[in-house]
Amino acid sequence: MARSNTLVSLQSDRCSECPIRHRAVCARCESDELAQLEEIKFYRSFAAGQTIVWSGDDMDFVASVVTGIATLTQTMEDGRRQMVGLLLPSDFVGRPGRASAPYDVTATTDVVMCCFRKKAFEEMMLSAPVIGQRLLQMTLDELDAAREWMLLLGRKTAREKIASLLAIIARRDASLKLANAHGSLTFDLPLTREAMSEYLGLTLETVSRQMSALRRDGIIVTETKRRILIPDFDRLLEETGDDSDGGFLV
Amino acid sequence: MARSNTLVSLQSDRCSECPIRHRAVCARCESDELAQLEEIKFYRSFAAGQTIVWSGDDMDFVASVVTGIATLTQTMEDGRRQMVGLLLPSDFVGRPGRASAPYDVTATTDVVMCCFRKKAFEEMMLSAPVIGQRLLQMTLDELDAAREWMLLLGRKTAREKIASLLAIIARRDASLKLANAHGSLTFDLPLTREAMSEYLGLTLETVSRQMSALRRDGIIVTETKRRILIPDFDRLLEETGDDSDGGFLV
DNA sequence: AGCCATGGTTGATCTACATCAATGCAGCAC
DNA sequence: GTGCTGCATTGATGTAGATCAACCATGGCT
Repeated sequence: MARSNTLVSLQSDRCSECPIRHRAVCARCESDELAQLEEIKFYRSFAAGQTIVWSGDDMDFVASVVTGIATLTQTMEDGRRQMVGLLLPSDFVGRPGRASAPYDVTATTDVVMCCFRKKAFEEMMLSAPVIGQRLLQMTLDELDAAREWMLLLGRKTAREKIASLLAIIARRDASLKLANAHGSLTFDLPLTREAMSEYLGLTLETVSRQMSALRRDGIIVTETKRRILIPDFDRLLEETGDDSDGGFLV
Repeated sequence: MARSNTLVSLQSDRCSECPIRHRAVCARCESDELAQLEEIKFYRSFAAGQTIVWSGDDMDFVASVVTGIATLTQTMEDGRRQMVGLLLPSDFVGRPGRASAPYDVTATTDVVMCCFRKKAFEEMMLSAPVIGQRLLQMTLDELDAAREWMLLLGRKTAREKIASLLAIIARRDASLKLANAHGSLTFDLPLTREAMSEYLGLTLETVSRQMSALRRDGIIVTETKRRILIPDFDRLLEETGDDSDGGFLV
């Protein structure tokens, strides 16, 4: 969730030494106050394609993604769908103080989540204010990401949208692997063309066409349909429409 | 910021008895712990059109809108602009723990804000956890609003976008006046066509055309260009594309 | 009053993306 | 091997909204 211009600073607020990965909910990473969280956590697994929570359902837990990819999606009555959240490992989902989720939470790949019963988590927040403080920071980061996403949806061209999404995923992926984002890098695209289109507010055909166009122009190389090589990350960034210093991280 | 299905519940988490209007930062409204906030607050006024903070500048205060309308806007290098926040009276702006704003904050009308030096506010958050808790709720509400906005930007038609924006403003306006939102109501549109287009990810021409179309279809009546009468709020809601139970509040 | 500035409307035309439709291609069951 | 089934690509055509451009309305100023 961290907004940052370098991979290093992104990395710095994640914990890679434990399954939960995020310091806000990881007892091994931070103060003793968080040790109590360790005692009430539990893990849940979901198969690819499985819906974790339906829009409107009660969500009686909060959770952190350990492995895999999940999405938050809103659906209109006539079936139009817009993704509004992309959860990668270490991302948090759930809202203390709110009963039901206003959108579907779906596992895009096989997913393992580290969960806490909401009630227990809320009590913990009261007794250990550091958890709430950390959660506020994470929520503010997510709000920044959502606003960057709004710029993408409202004003970017299809090509810019695709380039932006690839840059986001490449960056997140690279940060987990501590790779160097300047220069070439390779990653697995964890989304189908359809999921990409729901992220970007496009149709899947347009996504496919623009992917082909970026391939023709040498911005990306598709080792397989899902495995992408970026020969020159800076060239990709030029296609995003963002000013050079940044872009966002979901 | 509150997400709710009725005007009453929206109203319930605002305070209309004091200039700050929002209980999170209003000493007269809630626990004694907040009384200390009263001592460090100060007011600032901005003229219509004035930029309150430039993107990238240091923002050394947090604030609550008392009267008037302000906007958060992101700008791309080539000048494309997308509004990412609309601040109506009682809305909060600023981020404890973050130095600079990533977007322009602009006064759309004359604005009065109730401000707190960021440093002092942060110290207060540490000593009075209730402030942080309240802020977390507000931020989560804003995140919900941002996600609803993403659906609008990514998937709604121009007509649906306009209807949605009018419904949002009408609802917010009605909630301040305790009016009945079912039936007819009148309000002042606090945005120019251009500002509306920046909110909706459209051009101002398209905004103008769709406003005319809604007028032709009897969904709205324009008493003047800026004063709107909604003869039947439910009919307007049908045009938004949202399912009947809601819509969002910025 | 006349003039100008600002914001708003409307028309003609263009184009990026959506839509409809066919084809490709990998993995898997049999 | 054959024939699925689920993604992905590519082509032909349609259209919502952008763009370019003219004109209108209101209000403030001299």
